[in-house]
Amino acid sequence: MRFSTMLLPTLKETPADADVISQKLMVRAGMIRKVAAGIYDLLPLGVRVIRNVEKIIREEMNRSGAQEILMPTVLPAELWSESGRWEEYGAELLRLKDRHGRDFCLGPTHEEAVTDIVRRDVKSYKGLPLNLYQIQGKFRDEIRPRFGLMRGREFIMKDAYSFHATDESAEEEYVKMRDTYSRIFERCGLTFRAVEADAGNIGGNFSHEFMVMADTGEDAIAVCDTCKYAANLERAEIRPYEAKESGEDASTNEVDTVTTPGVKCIEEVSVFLDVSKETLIKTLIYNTDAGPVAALVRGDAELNELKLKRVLGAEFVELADDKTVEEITGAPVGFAGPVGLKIRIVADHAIRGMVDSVAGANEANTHLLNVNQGRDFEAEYGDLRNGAEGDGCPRCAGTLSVCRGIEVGHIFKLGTKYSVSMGANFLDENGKAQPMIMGCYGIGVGRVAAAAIEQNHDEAGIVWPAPLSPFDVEILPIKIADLEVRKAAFELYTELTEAGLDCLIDDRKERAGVKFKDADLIGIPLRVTLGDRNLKEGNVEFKDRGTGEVRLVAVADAAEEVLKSIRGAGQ
RNA sequence: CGGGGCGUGGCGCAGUUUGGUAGCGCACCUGGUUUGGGACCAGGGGGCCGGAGGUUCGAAUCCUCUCGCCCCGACCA
Repeated sequence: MRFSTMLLPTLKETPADADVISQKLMVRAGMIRKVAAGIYDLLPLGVRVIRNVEKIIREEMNRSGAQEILMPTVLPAELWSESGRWEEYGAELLRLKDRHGRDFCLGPTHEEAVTDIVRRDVKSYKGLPLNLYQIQGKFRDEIRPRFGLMRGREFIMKDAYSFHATDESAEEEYVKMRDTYSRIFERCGLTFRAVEADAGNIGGNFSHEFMVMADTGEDAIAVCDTCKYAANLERAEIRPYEAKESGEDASTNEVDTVTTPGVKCIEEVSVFLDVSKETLIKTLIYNTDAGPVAALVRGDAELNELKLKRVLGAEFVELADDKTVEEITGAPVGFAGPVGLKIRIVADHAIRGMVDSVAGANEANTHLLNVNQGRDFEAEYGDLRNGAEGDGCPRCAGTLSVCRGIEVGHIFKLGTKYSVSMGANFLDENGKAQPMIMGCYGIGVGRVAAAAIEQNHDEAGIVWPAPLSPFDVEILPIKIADLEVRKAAFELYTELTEAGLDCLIDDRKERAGVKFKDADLIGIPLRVTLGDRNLKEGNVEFKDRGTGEVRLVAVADAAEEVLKSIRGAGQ
């Protein structure tokens, strides 16, 4: 491809509305252009990268026996009503009507659509297992699209769905997909980690998220330093606090009240009473579908609402408003404490180990000292708090550390939710009708590209992992007007192209500096520079975009050297 | 949806407080000088100032209403 004829509009300046590196660089490198919030054009360079990701996904999915299909983006409401999601899905589902007033939606995911395919054409256990996938545009009317391709409303996703006669078969497929995903992300040249995710109502160890490690990632991940445990922080289990022997550390101090005028939050209390946050009990009043609840965590910890839900077995929890807090505790917000509360109290494991702690007195401007669980209040215990650096691993004696990641893939066992509601049954060996057991496996294609940039860039621009790079090599003739230079450059270009490489040749009539800057920005791993000086000596210059390493190669050997370095890179 | 901010040539911004009919840098076009890390000079094209309504002799600027976009919180690949 010739740079001069390609739609490759690079920008010197960063667009004002971009807020993550990958988005800035994609816009600057002329890969994408924003059309509306969360909606992007993919320009030629961007498409090349996306196609590379798709190619790897296809190859690995096919290798694992999955079959590619393509379902519609516009789906009829009836399908969604069958599964109940027409009502459940909410505003994220973009609904529309056709000219006859019939209801449709833009598919945000395709469980209903595939289930419909399979229930019509698969009637016997002999047709199972089956894994169908597609790579297709999806639309989710996100509340707040941001970060370019990382969280768009329209995005390209590879979604696969598997159907099974037995649990064992579904679980086998799950494991197979986990391996397939690992191969895919490895081939993309990404540093990633499969982490445990919430398995929801299915239960068991059958939901993993694939996280690309990057400081700018939206998700926090807890990783054990000794075993293989890794989980999304918001769902990470924490090793429960070791229960104290009864009598050990028992307090002999009586509960005491102290006046704390206007001192409300943990920070203020800690300063006012000159005690560490670890000796404070944080009491949060929640409204839940099972009535009001007091949730206790240590002063230095954060309550995790997902965990609270799980411990309570609740569907819905919401921090109570000021009025409710006052009604329940009899004091303004900021002075709640567990002593004397008449509502259900749940506490984080850490509370159990606290002695002579400080808590609100349920009375304005007052706190209690020397509060002890068991003696002064009773609570149910569970894992309630957000994990943090240094917490104990739930699986071994190791310690958890926290890092950030970008979720690029998610796999989980679906069970029979859709097969039951939509009647996707098969006949087993005994001629008995059974609902199929399903699994579901997604990869955000654009997100993979964005994650690759987040992970591989420098001050000057993108540094593509070779497998994703829009071109294999960039040929950069410095003085295109110089006949010798031009001739040598195009000869190399032709030779490499004929050898099957994707080459970009910067044949623009620009000065060297401009071309160099653009080359760095675009990030093709190998650059071959041809200048009149080196050429006089019979040389061209190879530059590695990642390491910055430069070496001279004889013109005559250039093509062969390029092929060697690219094919030798293990691609 | 709640809170904060912004809409002015393709991109980045100034001008708005104190109304007088639009400017800078980059990009683009022409010519010339340059030519190994975003050159310089000269000339040029391009904007009904997000939209609608209002106030006024006169509105980018003041008022009202709208639409869009961005940032901070609850969802997801």
